[in-house]
Amino acid sequence: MHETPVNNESNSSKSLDKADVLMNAALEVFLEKGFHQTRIEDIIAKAKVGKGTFYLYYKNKEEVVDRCLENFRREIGKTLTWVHENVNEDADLTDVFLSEAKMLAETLENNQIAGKFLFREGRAVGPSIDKKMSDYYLELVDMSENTLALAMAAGLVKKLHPRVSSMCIIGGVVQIFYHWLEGDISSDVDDLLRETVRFYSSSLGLEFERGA
Amino acid sequence: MHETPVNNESNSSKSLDKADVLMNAALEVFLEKGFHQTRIEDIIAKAKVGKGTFYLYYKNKEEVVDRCLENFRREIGKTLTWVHENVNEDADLTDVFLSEAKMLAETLENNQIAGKFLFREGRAVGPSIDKKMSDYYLELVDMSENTLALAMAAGLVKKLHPRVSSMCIIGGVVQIFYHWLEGDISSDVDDLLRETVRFYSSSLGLEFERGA
Amino acid sequence: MHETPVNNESNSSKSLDKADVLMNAALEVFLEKGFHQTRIEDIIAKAKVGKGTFYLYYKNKEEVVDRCLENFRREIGKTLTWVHENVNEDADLTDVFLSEAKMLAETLENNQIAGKFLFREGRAVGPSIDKKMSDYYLELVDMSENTLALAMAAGLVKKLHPRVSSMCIIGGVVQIFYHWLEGDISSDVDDLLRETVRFYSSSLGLEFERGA
Amino acid sequence: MHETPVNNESNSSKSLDKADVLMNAALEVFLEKGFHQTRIEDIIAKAKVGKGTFYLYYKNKEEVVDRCLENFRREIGKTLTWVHENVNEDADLTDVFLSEAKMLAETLENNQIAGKFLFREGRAVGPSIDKKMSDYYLELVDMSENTLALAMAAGLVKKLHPRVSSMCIIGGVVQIFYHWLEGDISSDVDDLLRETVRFYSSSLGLEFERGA
DNA sequence: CATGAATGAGGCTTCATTCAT
DNA sequence: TATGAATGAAGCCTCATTCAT
Repeated sequence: MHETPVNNESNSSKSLDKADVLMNAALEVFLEKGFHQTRIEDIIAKAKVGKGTFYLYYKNKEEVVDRCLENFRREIGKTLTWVHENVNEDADLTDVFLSEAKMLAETLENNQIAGKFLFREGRAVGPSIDKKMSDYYLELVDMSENTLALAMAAGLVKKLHPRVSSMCIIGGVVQIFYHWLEGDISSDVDDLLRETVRFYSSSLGLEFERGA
Repeated sequence: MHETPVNNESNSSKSLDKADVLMNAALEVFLEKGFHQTRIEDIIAKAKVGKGTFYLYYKNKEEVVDRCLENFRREIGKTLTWVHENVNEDADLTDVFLSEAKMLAETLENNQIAGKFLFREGRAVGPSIDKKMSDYYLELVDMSENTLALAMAAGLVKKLHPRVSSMCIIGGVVQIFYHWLEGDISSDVDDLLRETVRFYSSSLGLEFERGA
Repeated sequence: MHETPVNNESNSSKSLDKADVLMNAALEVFLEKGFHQTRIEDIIAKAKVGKGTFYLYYKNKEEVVDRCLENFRREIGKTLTWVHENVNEDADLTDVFLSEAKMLAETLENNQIAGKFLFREGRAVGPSIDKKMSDYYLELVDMSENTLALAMAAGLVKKLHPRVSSMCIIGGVVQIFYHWLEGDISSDVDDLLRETVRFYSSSLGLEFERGA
Repeated sequence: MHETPVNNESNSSKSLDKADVLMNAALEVFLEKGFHQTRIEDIIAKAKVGKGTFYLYYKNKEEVVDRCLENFRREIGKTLTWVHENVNEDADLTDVFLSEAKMLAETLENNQIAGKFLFREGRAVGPSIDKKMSDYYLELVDMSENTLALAMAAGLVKKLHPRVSSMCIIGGVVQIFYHWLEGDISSDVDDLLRETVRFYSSSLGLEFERGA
């Protein structure tokens, strides 16, 4: 469809930084056994490095999650930015939602492990991560609320309570994405996204069917 | 509004079972410090019993959560049952949703601590609780899906994908309730519920405004 | 053959003292799980009494063993005394040994559980029981030594080192009895005893075959 | 007398394996306080290592005994093998017994602590060690029985019941050695062994006196 | 006498973290 | 940098013992 946002970060073409190797190993184990059931030893075993090496790159397990959360936010952020910058001013809103959903799904698919882990356990890692997750969630709600408020003011969508609507939408979408990642949803991803967008288009009084 | 469902179980109003005393103490500490950061000693200190006493009633911390989850499901179940049994056959659907929401809010308020804790950390307690939580969530989605499918077939609500719609609704409602419990939402609870119901009524093509 | 020594002790014809009920229950569990692996709770469960009741009769597990050891010594003592008192002055020594062996076997059979337990674990119960067991063992060796020394002096048996001979005999006989109780020996008990006596008769230069 | 069997195993004379250091420390404490009265902390204190270090080498106290028992069997085995390989075909049987006894006494003296501990408490450590001890004992009896049966068939020793004789001999010898290790026997070890062999030579109809 | 709920000292075991190589 | 043997603080859990009924 479009050129996707590029990841220019891990520059040296060859291999991941050892910090990344450790992070990925850690996330895999976190998913398998749960964060609190994971011992440093499990991580270094999966990463195939010595025990001391872990401490060369991270102070403790939480720091790994911290880095992972930052990565995740950055990736999602890049996607959202890209969508906003490339959205056609006079495109149908439903189409915009649909492409946004597709881009997000793609990004999530590329960050599956981090995504699953953060959704599942992020809140329970510890107070500092909990705070960051909460803040991030409310940040997303705020963004959505602002957009909705503008759209309502412009008469582009039905007038509803912008904050409540945002929470309903973000809450629902997050759950949809989560259960999709978890494999709890059998339908094809394109169907899933289309039906999800149709649901919220209906909520907002957009005549989705026109385009179908 | 109506007579609320009665709890005839813990008979004599006076003395909680010591298992309950321990559970409540445990939940309070879980909320304060997080499940995995809580030591048995924290629990027995809050419950004002000796260390061995804890093990007279529970095998470990997880078992407390298990009991708590069962309690929670039972309470929510009682509420949902009551609503279904007391719903007026020809009542406006929007009104039904609103009363259901109010009843649930009341039940949640009565089980605040358990609710907050389960939402926050349930998935991270351990694999067995994780499984139960997942199953419970999907059970709720199933229930909702069945109801929606019937309503759609009867032409009472707009035709959408019933499962996706259910997940959007349950996901959003759960988030709304969670953030309300967490105190992240400033609005008055009645407003909140009304606006939430208005959002989903709109999704389903119900003319909420009539009743407003 | 002869009237056996009578147990006039547990007088009241009806039932065991509760201390005995507890001791027997304890010994059974000791045999099943080992002394140190046995908890007071196992004992009172087998004895079908309340937890506090145990402490009405015994200060701790060791005291049960102590009582058991005293019982055992008394029973063996009664048997040895009876043999000595009823031995025919001019009987063949081999015959004397054989009837002594038979009486002891009978007594051991009547005190199987105590016997097995004491042989197996007596030494490991604790220092005080260990001491008593050791002393008892050496007491038996002394008795045997005295008898042998007399018999050697009287020319009734071959001249050997009386103490070493006693230790060889007591050591071997104890092992024979132990493995018989444990069921490690398949032969008929009469054969076993006869062969055992034949072995030691041979050691002492008694012509066992005459009587066979 | 002869070159003794060499221990080529723990190669460089200097540093015991830390597992051995721990085992020796453990055995010393076991002897002092008894196996079940010994806490891990006693062992690591004697071994002068940190608490965690113990668990680097053993899963628990029982595993130490297991290793010790294997060692012990190996040492005794090496001695028996050496005796069998170096026995002079036409040597007097009594002489063979005497040298065997001396070799065993030497081996036991080199493994005093393990020997005392295993004799005293081996059976009471736990079911798995109990089984191994029992099996080992019966293995020794079997070996002795086979040898005796051959000797009886060849007319080298008096015809007696081979199994019963073996049990008498092994049982007695074990006791003799045990009480010697325990210091319960005052006589000089050479006297002790000579008298013991004289006793069993007499049992088997060997004219020990010839050689004396 | 008999009971069993409650207790807390005691010992086990894990695992994050250090540090000498 | 990288390693992994060694450590000991921390928390779990058991179980002997008490005591109010």
